[in-house]
Amino acid sequence: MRLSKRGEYGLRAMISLAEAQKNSPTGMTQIREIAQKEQIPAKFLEQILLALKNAGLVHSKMGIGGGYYLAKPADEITLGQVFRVLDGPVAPIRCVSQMAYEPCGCPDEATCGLRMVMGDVRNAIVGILDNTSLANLTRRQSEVRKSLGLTN
Amino acid sequence: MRLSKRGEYGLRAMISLAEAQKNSPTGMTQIREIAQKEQIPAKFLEQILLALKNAGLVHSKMGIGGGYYLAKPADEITLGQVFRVLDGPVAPIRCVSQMAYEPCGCPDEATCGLRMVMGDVRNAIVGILDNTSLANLTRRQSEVRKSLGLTN
DNA sequence: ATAAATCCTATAATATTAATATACTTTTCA
DNA sequence: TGAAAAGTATATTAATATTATAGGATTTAT
Repeated sequence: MRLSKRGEYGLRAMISLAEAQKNSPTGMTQIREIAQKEQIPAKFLEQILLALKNAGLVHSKMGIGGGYYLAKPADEITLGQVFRVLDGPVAPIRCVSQMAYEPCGCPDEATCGLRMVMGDVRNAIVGILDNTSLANLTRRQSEVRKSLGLTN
Repeated sequence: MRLSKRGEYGLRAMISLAEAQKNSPTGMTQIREIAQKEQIPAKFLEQILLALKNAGLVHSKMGIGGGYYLAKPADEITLGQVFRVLDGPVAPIRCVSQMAYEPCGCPDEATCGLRMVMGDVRNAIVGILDNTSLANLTRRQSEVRKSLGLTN
């Protein structure tokens, strides 16, 4: 049940872009900045952002003064969307995946206990990831910072 | 967020042993039987059951007439226990793991949004896996079979 | 004693992950 | 107009994890 580095880096980068969006109109940020701030290998992050761009979650601008920015307001991008682009289906086992269903080997899916529980697990995860937007998350971060008396 | 084959096979085998426990006092079953019934490579299953045995979840008897059986009643073994033996920590990221905590690279864990959500995900998964016993599962299977009018 | 079963370790084959490398294209601004 | 800044795109490598197979050692009932 693990989030890959690819997924982790991508989510951190998206959160970072969401924070940037609060401060400037588009929130355009360069790979290098994010890589440095989040301690991510720049070349690896490059691939990740490219994938997110091809999935339509971020836009980019080339050349001097360019960079990446969210394709939509932060409250319209969910963690589930980002996760799926980078780490694939959320379901712990294919036979309960909505996105990428495949039969498993069990004699009868309808009566398979393992499938029932894994379906519950899938629903629980999806319920969180698809109902948490980047905006929800940055707000939550701010609240905790505030409650801890931090200034930034 | 994936269940490995190892984990899948192990869980299926444990469910199978739980069913067997309903029919005979110990429910002793041979690797070969389970492998055949569940379509699992026998030699792979052997390793898996050995791991479960070393973790104290099943007992075994060597020699003719031997086999495996649950170390405890099916309602005292949770899916979470089995999962952790075979697939390791449940947490999607180490920094929210109770079993195997490790710091991630973020500047401040207390205010890290990613960590907060992944903590929620972890709790949701743990809530299911640690509160579902093998007995819960076999009962649920039976109920569905009954409601479908199946005899076995 | 022997056949049937688990025990135990090694290793092969494959797949995935993480990262790096290289070359190219587009844009901007001096 | 051309050099530098930035993203685009793909290939390659290195490390690790997964899945599975092989083969002998040990135990036990008959």
